[in-house]
Amino acid sequence: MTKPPTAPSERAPQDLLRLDRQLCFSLNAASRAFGAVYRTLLKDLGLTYPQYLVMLVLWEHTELPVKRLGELLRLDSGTLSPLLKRLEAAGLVHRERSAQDERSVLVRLTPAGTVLREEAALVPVRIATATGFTAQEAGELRALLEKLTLALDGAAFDDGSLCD
Amino acid sequence: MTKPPTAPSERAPQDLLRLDRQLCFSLNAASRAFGAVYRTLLKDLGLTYPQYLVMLVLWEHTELPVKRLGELLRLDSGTLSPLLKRLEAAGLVHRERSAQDERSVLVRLTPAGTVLREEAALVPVRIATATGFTAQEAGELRALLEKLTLALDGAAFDDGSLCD
DNA sequence: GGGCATTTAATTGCGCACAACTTAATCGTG
DNA sequence: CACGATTAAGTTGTGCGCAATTAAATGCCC
Repeated sequence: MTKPPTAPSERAPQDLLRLDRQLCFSLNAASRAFGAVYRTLLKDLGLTYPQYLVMLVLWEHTELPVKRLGELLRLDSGTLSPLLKRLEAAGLVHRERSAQDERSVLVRLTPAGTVLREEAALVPVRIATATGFTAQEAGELRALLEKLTLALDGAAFDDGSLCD
Repeated sequence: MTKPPTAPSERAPQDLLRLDRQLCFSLNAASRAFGAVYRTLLKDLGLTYPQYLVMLVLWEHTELPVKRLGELLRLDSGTLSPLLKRLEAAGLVHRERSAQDERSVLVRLTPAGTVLREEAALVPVRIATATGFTAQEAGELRALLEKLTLALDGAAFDDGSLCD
Protein backbone atom coordinates (compact mmCIF):
# COMPACT_ATOMS: atom_id res chain seq x y z
CA MET A 1 0.00 0.00 0.00
CA THR A 2 2.78 2.45 0.89
CA LYS A 3 4.99 3.64 -1.92
CA PRO A 4 8.75 3.48 -1.29
CA PRO A 5 10.44 6.83 -1.91
CA THR A 6 12.16 6.80 -5.28
CA ALA A 7 14.62 9.26 -6.74
CA PRO A 8 13.04 11.26 -9.58
CA SER A 9 15.63 10.10 -12.07
CA GLU A 10 14.90 6.45 -11.34
CA ARG A 11 11.12 6.51 -11.61
CA ALA A 12 9.63 3.57 -13.45
CA PRO A 13 7.28 4.18 -16.39
CA GLN A 14 4.29 3.04 -14.32
CA ASP A 15 5.04 5.64 -11.67
CA LEU A 16 5.32 8.32 -14.32
CA LEU A 17 2.02 7.20 -15.71
CA ARG A 18 0.41 7.44 -12.31
CA LEU A 19 2.04 10.75 -11.48
CA ASP A 20 0.99 12.10 -14.81
CA ARG A 21 -2.54 10.99 -14.32
CA GLN A 22 -2.71 12.62 -10.96
CA LEU A 23 -1.29 15.95 -12.06
CA CYS A 24 -3.35 16.51 -15.17
CA PHE A 25 -6.35 15.01 -13.48
CA SER A 26 -6.11 17.06 -10.29
CA LEU A 27 -5.81 20.17 -12.41
CA ASN A 28 -8.87 19.15 -14.36
CA ALA A 29 -10.80 18.29 -11.22
CA ALA A 30 -9.92 21.55 -9.48
CA SER A 31 -10.89 23.56 -12.52
CA ARG A 32 -14.29 21.89 -12.71
CA ALA A 33 -14.86 22.13 -8.97
CA PHE A 34 -14.15 25.84 -9.28
CA GLY A 35 -16.60 26.05 -12.15
CA ALA A 36 -19.28 24.32 -10.10
CA VAL A 37 -18.99 26.81 -7.24
CA TYR A 38 -19.01 29.75 -9.62
CA ARG A 39 -22.03 28.32 -11.39
CA THR A 40 -24.13 28.31 -8.24
CA LEU A 41 -22.94 31.79 -7.28
CA LEU A 42 -23.53 33.23 -10.74
CA LYS A 43 -26.94 31.70 -11.32
CA ASP A 44 -28.65 34.68 -9.70
CA LEU A 45 -26.78 37.04 -12.00
CA GLY A 46 -27.78 35.06 -15.07
CA LEU A 47 -24.12 34.56 -16.02
CA THR A 48 -22.13 31.46 -16.86
CA TYR A 49 -18.59 31.17 -15.60
CA PRO A 50 -16.93 32.08 -18.94
CA GLN A 51 -19.37 34.95 -19.33
CA TYR A 52 -18.35 36.15 -15.87
CA LEU A 53 -14.70 36.11 -16.92
CA VAL A 54 -15.57 38.28 -19.91
CA MET A 55 -17.48 40.67 -17.67
CA LEU A 56 -14.52 40.86 -15.28
CA VAL A 57 -12.31 42.02 -18.13
CA LEU A 58 -14.91 44.52 -19.29
CA TRP A 59 -15.40 45.90 -15.79
CA GLU A 60 -11.72 46.74 -15.89
CA HIS A 61 -11.48 48.03 -19.44
CA THR A 62 -14.99 49.28 -20.27
CA GLU A 63 -14.48 48.94 -24.01
CA LEU A 64 -12.13 46.84 -26.08
CA PRO A 65 -12.00 44.91 -29.36
CA VAL A 66 -12.85 41.21 -29.53
CA LYS A 67 -9.27 40.51 -30.54
CA ARG A 68 -7.86 42.02 -27.34
CA LEU A 69 -10.51 40.28 -25.24
CA GLY A 70 -9.44 37.00 -26.77
CA GLU A 71 -5.80 37.67 -25.96
CA LEU A 72 -6.60 38.45 -22.34
CA LEU A 73 -8.78 35.37 -21.90
CA ARG A 74 -6.89 33.02 -24.23
CA LEU A 75 -10.01 32.50 -26.31
CA ASP A 76 -10.62 32.80 -30.03
CA SER A 77 -13.53 34.23 -31.97
CA GLY A 78 -15.04 30.77 -32.31
CA THR A 79 -15.72 30.85 -28.60
CA LEU A 80 -16.18 34.57 -28.08
CA SER A 81 -18.54 35.40 -30.94
CA PRO A 82 -21.49 33.32 -29.73
CA LEU A 83 -20.73 34.10 -26.09
CA LEU A 84 -20.75 37.84 -26.77
CA LYS A 85 -23.90 37.46 -28.81
CA ARG A 86 -25.57 35.96 -25.75
CA LEU A 87 -24.26 38.73 -23.50
CA GLU A 88 -25.60 41.26 -25.99
CA ALA A 89 -28.98 39.49 -26.05
CA ALA A 90 -28.97 39.74 -22.24
CA GLY A 91 -28.44 43.49 -22.60
CA LEU A 92 -25.10 43.52 -20.79
CA VAL A 93 -22.80 44.49 -23.65
CA HIS A 94 -22.99 46.32 -26.94
CA ARG A 95 -21.05 45.41 -30.06
CA GLU A 96 -20.23 47.65 -32.97
CA ARG A 97 -17.73 47.78 -35.78
CA SER A 98 -14.80 50.06 -35.15
CA ALA A 99 -14.85 53.19 -37.29
CA GLN A 100 -11.04 53.22 -37.59
CA ASP A 101 -10.79 49.57 -38.59
CA GLU A 102 -13.94 48.01 -39.92
CA ARG A 103 -12.55 44.52 -39.39
CA SER A 104 -12.53 45.06 -35.63
CA VAL A 105 -15.59 44.83 -33.39
CA LEU A 106 -15.62 46.88 -30.19
CA VAL A 107 -17.30 45.38 -27.16
CA ARG A 108 -18.61 47.92 -24.67
CA LEU A 109 -20.51 47.67 -21.39
CA THR A 110 -24.11 48.81 -21.43
CA PRO A 111 -25.51 50.63 -18.38
CA ALA A 112 -27.03 47.32 -17.28
CA GLY A 113 -23.66 45.64 -17.68
CA THR A 114 -22.01 48.34 -15.62
CA VAL A 115 -24.63 48.09 -12.87
CA LEU A 116 -24.19 44.32 -12.71
CA ARG A 117 -20.76 44.92 -11.23
CA GLU A 118 -22.36 45.98 -7.96
CA GLU A 119 -24.40 42.80 -7.81
CA ALA A 120 -21.31 40.74 -8.56
CA ALA A 121 -19.29 42.39 -5.83
CA LEU A 122 -20.01 39.61 -3.34
CA VAL A 123 -18.92 36.82 -5.68
CA PRO A 124 -15.15 37.08 -5.12
CA VAL A 125 -15.62 37.28 -1.37
CA ARG A 126 -17.68 34.12 -1.32
CA ILE A 127 -15.21 32.40 -3.62
CA ALA A 128 -12.33 33.33 -1.37
CA THR A 129 -14.26 31.90 1.55
CA ALA A 130 -15.08 28.73 -0.37
CA THR A 131 -11.44 28.07 -1.24
CA GLY A 132 -10.38 28.44 2.37
CA PHE A 133 -7.04 29.60 1.03
CA THR A 134 -4.84 32.22 2.58
CA ALA A 135 -3.46 34.91 0.32
CA GLN A 136 -0.09 33.17 0.53
CA GLU A 137 -1.49 29.86 -0.61
CA ALA A 138 -3.45 31.51 -3.41
CA GLY A 139 -0.34 33.35 -4.54
CA GLU A 140 1.78 30.23 -4.39
CA LEU A 141 -0.76 28.30 -6.42
CA ARG A 142 -1.06 31.06 -9.00
CA ALA A 143 2.70 31.22 -9.37
CA LEU A 144 2.92 27.48 -9.98
CA LEU A 145 0.03 27.57 -12.43
CA GLU A 146 1.46 30.46 -14.38
CA LYS A 147 4.85 28.80 -14.56
CA LEU A 148 3.13 25.63 -15.76
CA THR A 149 1.07 27.43 -18.38
CA LEU A 150 4.13 29.22 -19.67
CA ALA A 151 6.07 25.97 -19.96
CA LEU A 152 3.20 24.17 -21.67
CA ASP A 153 2.64 27.03 -24.10
CA GLY A 154 6.31 26.98 -25.00
CA ALA A 155 6.31 23.21 -25.44
CA ALA A 156 3.30 23.32 -27.73
CA PHE A 157 5.06 25.64 -30.12
CA ASP A 158 8.82 25.41 -30.21
CA ASP A 159 9.61 22.03 -28.66
CA GLY A 160 10.59 19.66 -31.42
CA SER A 161 9.91 16.59 -29.28
CA LEU A 162 6.22 17.32 -29.44
CA CYS A 163 5.98 17.85 -33.17
CA ASP A 164 7.60 14.82 -34.70
CA MET B 1 0.84 52.11 -11.00
CA THR B 2 2.56 50.17 -8.23
CA LYS B 3 0.34 48.50 -5.68
CA PRO B 4 1.15 49.23 -2.04
CA PRO B 5 1.48 46.09 0.08
CA THR B 6 -1.74 45.52 1.97
CA ALA B 7 -2.51 43.16 4.82
CA PRO B 8 -4.82 40.33 3.69
CA SER B 9 -7.46 41.29 6.22
CA GLU B 10 -7.58 44.83 4.89
CA ARG B 11 -7.82 44.13 1.18
CA ALA B 12 -10.19 46.38 -0.68
CA PRO B 13 -12.98 44.81 -2.79
CA GLN B 14 -11.21 45.75 -6.02
CA ASP B 15 -8.09 43.85 -4.98
CA LEU B 16 -10.17 40.83 -4.11
CA LEU B 17 -11.81 41.06 -7.48
CA ARG B 18 -8.45 41.14 -9.18
CA LEU B 19 -6.98 38.35 -7.06
CA ASP B 20 -10.05 36.28 -7.66
CA ARG B 21 -9.81 36.78 -11.35
CA GLN B 22 -6.23 35.75 -11.40
CA LEU B 23 -6.69 32.59 -9.39
CA CYS B 24 -9.72 31.15 -11.17
CA PHE B 25 -8.37 32.35 -14.46
CA SER B 26 -4.87 30.96 -14.06
CA LEU B 27 -6.39 27.62 -13.13
CA ASN B 28 -8.57 27.75 -16.20
CA ALA B 29 -5.68 28.78 -18.41
CA ALA B 30 -3.37 26.06 -17.08
CA SER B 31 -6.02 23.43 -17.55
CA ARG B 32 -6.58 24.43 -21.16
CA ALA B 33 -2.87 24.72 -21.87
CA PHE B 34 -2.50 21.20 -20.54
CA GLY B 35 -5.35 20.08 -22.76
CA ALA B 36 -3.69 21.63 -25.80
CA VAL B 37 -0.45 19.74 -25.24
CA TYR B 38 -2.28 16.48 -24.64
CA ARG B 39 -4.34 17.07 -27.76
CA THR B 40 -1.29 17.23 -30.00
CA LEU B 41 0.27 14.21 -28.29
CA LEU B 42 -2.91 12.14 -28.47
CA LYS B 43 -3.81 12.96 -32.05
CA ASP B 44 -1.73 10.04 -33.30
CA LEU B 45 -3.56 7.69 -30.95
CA GLY B 46 -6.95 8.92 -32.11
CA LEU B 47 -7.89 9.87 -28.56
CA THR B 48 -9.21 13.08 -27.08
CA TYR B 49 -7.94 14.18 -23.71
CA PRO B 50 -11.03 13.03 -21.74
CA GLN B 51 -10.98 9.75 -23.63
CA TYR B 52 -7.34 9.35 -22.61
CA LEU B 53 -8.28 9.84 -18.97
CA VAL B 54 -10.88 7.09 -19.29
CA MET B 55 -8.30 4.81 -20.89
CA LEU B 56 -5.84 5.55 -18.06
CA VAL B 57 -8.39 4.34 -15.54
CA LEU B 58 -9.17 1.26 -17.62
CA TRP B 59 -5.49 0.43 -18.04
CA GLU B 60 -5.36 0.22 -14.26
CA HIS B 61 -8.64 -1.57 -13.61
CA THR B 62 -9.31 -3.54 -16.82
CA GLU B 63 -13.04 -3.73 -16.18
CA LEU B 64 -15.39 -1.62 -14.11
CA PRO B 65 -18.96 -0.25 -14.15
CA VAL B 66 -19.77 3.15 -15.61
CA LYS B 67 -20.80 4.30 -12.17
CA ARG B 68 -17.36 3.63 -10.68
CA LEU B 69 -15.66 5.17 -13.69
CA GLY B 70 -17.70 8.29 -13.11
CA GLU B 71 -16.70 8.43 -9.46
CA LEU B 72 -13.02 8.13 -10.30
CA LEU B 73 -13.19 10.81 -12.99
CA ARG B 74 -15.85 13.02 -11.41
CA LEU B 75 -18.05 12.63 -14.47
CA ASP B 76 -21.68 11.63 -14.82
CA SER B 77 -23.43 9.41 -17.33
CA GLY B 78 -24.39 12.42 -19.39
CA THR B 79 -20.73 12.85 -20.23
CA LEU B 80 -19.59 9.24 -20.09
CA SER B 81 -22.31 7.56 -22.11
CA PRO B 82 -21.56 9.23 -25.45
CA LEU B 83 -17.81 9.21 -24.76
CA LEU B 84 -17.84 5.46 -24.11
CA LYS B 85 -19.99 4.95 -27.15
CA ARG B 86 -17.27 6.61 -29.23
CA LEU B 87 -14.54 4.53 -27.57
CA GLU B 88 -16.59 1.43 -28.34
CA ALA B 89 -17.05 2.54 -31.95
CA ALA B 90 -13.25 2.93 -32.12
CA GLY B 91 -12.92 -0.67 -30.95
CA LEU B 92 -11.07 0.18 -27.74
CA VAL B 93 -13.66 -0.84 -25.17
CA HIS B 94 -16.57 -3.19 -24.88
CA ARG B 95 -19.76 -2.48 -22.94
CA GLU B 96 -22.22 -4.98 -21.60
CA ARG B 97 -24.90 -5.14 -18.95
CA SER B 98 -23.83 -6.71 -15.71
CA ALA B 99 -25.38 -10.11 -15.10
CA GLN B 100 -25.60 -9.50 -11.36
CA ASP B 101 -27.23 -6.09 -11.67
CA GLU B 102 -28.86 -5.36 -14.97
CA ARG B 103 -28.92 -1.63 -14.22
CA SER B 104 -25.13 -1.53 -14.31
CA VAL B 105 -23.01 -1.49 -17.46
CA LEU B 106 -19.52 -2.95 -17.31
CA VAL B 107 -16.82 -1.31 -19.40
CA ARG B 108 -13.97 -3.58 -20.40
CA LEU B 109 -10.82 -3.12 -22.47
CA THR B 110 -10.75 -4.87 -25.83
CA PRO B 111 -7.45 -6.37 -27.06
CA ALA B 112 -7.00 -3.26 -29.19
CA GLY B 113 -7.59 -1.08 -26.14
CA THR B 114 -5.04 -3.07 -24.17
CA VAL B 115 -2.46 -2.82 -26.93
CA LEU B 116 -2.94 0.93 -27.15
CA ARG B 117 -1.29 1.20 -23.75
CA GLU B 118 2.08 0.45 -25.33
CA GLU B 119 1.62 3.19 -27.87
CA ALA B 120 0.60 5.60 -25.13
CA ALA B 121 3.63 4.83 -23.00
CA LEU B 122 5.58 7.81 -24.30
CA VAL B 123 2.82 10.32 -23.56
CA PRO B 124 3.49 10.82 -19.84
CA VAL B 125 7.21 11.17 -20.46
CA ARG B 126 6.64 13.88 -23.03
CA ILE B 127 4.15 15.60 -20.77
CA ALA B 128 6.58 15.57 -17.89
CA THR B 129 9.18 17.11 -20.20
CA ALA B 130 6.73 19.72 -21.41
CA THR B 131 5.83 20.86 -17.92
CA GLY B 132 9.47 21.29 -17.01
CA PHE B 133 8.45 20.54 -13.44
CA THR B 134 10.49 18.68 -10.91
CA ALA B 135 8.80 15.91 -8.95
CA GLN B 136 8.73 18.24 -5.96
CA GLU B 137 7.00 21.01 -7.86
CA ALA B 138 4.50 18.59 -9.35
CA GLY B 139 3.79 17.16 -5.93
CA GLU B 140 3.43 20.58 -4.37
CA LEU B 141 1.03 21.66 -7.09
CA ARG B 142 -1.01 18.50 -6.79
CA ALA B 143 -1.27 18.94 -3.03
CA LEU B 144 -2.54 22.50 -3.42
CA LEU B 145 -5.00 21.49 -6.11
CA GLU B 146 -6.36 18.60 -4.12
CA LYS B 147 -6.78 20.78 -1.07
CA LEU B 148 -8.54 23.35 -3.21
CA THR B 149 -10.85 20.78 -4.80
CA LEU B 150 -11.73 19.37 -1.41
CA ALA B 151 -12.56 22.82 -0.04
CA LEU B 152 -14.61 23.76 -3.08
CA ASP B 153 -16.51 20.49 -3.02
CA GLY B 154 -17.33 21.03 0.62
CA ALA B 155 -18.42 24.61 0.02
CA ALA B 156 -20.73 23.61 -2.80
CA PHE B 157 -22.62 21.25 -0.54
CA ASP B 158 -22.64 22.16 3.12
CA ASP B 159 -21.75 25.83 3.21
CA GLY B 160 -24.86 27.85 3.94
CA SER B 161 -23.34 31.06 2.61
CA LEU B 162 -23.42 29.62 -0.88
CA CYS B 163 -26.99 28.41 -0.82
CA ASP B 164 -28.99 31.41 0.33
C1' DG C 1 -3.82 52.10 -58.56
C1' DG C 2 -4.15 46.87 -58.99
C1' DG C 3 -3.41 42.58 -57.03
C1' DC C 4 -2.18 39.62 -53.27
C1' DA C 5 -1.09 38.46 -48.48
C1' DT C 6 -2.57 39.43 -43.84
C1' DT C 7 -5.76 40.40 -40.24
C1' DT C 8 -10.33 40.23 -37.79
C1' DA C 9 -14.86 38.19 -36.93
C1' DA C 10 -18.10 35.06 -37.77
C1' DT C 11 -19.65 30.42 -38.92
C1' DT C 12 -19.67 25.33 -38.94
C1' DG C 13 -18.79 20.99 -36.94
C1' DC C 14 -17.34 17.98 -33.24
C1' DG C 15 -16.62 16.67 -28.55
C1' DC C 16 -16.97 17.62 -23.61
C1' DA C 17 -19.55 19.23 -19.17
C1' DC C 18 -23.63 19.58 -16.91
C1' DA C 19 -28.65 20.02 -15.75
C1' DA C 20 -33.01 17.95 -16.31
C1' DC C 21 -35.56 14.24 -17.63
C1' DT C 22 -36.67 9.25 -19.01
C1' DT C 23 -36.37 4.32 -18.64
C1' DA C 24 -35.46 0.20 -16.51
C1' DA C 25 -33.83 -2.65 -12.69
C1' DT C 26 -33.37 -3.24 -7.81
C1' DC C 27 -34.40 -2.52 -2.96
C1' DG C 28 -37.32 -1.95 1.08
C1' DT C 29 -41.25 -2.07 3.69
C1' DG C 30 -45.76 -3.32 4.69
C1' DC D 1 -46.19 -10.47 -3.02
C1' DA D 2 -47.05 -5.56 -4.14
C1' DC D 3 -45.80 -0.96 -4.56
C1' DG D 4 -43.27 3.19 -3.83
C1' DA D 5 -38.44 4.74 -3.40
C1' DT D 6 -33.92 4.42 -4.95
C1' DT D 7 -30.27 3.57 -8.23
C1' DA D 8 -27.85 3.21 -12.90
C1' DA D 9 -27.63 4.49 -17.75
C1' DG D 10 -29.10 6.83 -21.33
C1' DT D 11 -31.21 10.97 -23.74
C1' DT D 12 -31.99 15.86 -24.64
C1' DG D 13 -30.75 20.56 -24.64
C1' DT D 14 -27.52 24.41 -23.67
C1' DG D 15 -23.12 26.38 -23.53
C1' DC D 16 -18.04 26.18 -23.86
C1' DG D 17 -13.45 25.09 -26.41
C1' DC D 18 -11.22 24.47 -30.48
C1' DA D 19 -10.08 23.34 -35.42
C1' DA D 20 -11.14 24.60 -39.99
C1' DT D 21 -13.29 27.48 -43.12
C1' DT D 22 -15.39 31.82 -44.92
C1' DA D 23 -15.99 36.82 -45.70
C1' DA D 24 -14.66 41.29 -45.48
C1' DA D 25 -11.40 44.98 -44.51
C1' DT D 26 -6.72 46.43 -44.41
C1' DG D 27 -1.77 46.56 -45.57
C1' DC D 28 1.86 46.03 -48.76
C1' DC D 29 4.57 45.91 -52.84
C1' DC D 30 5.28 46.26 -57.56
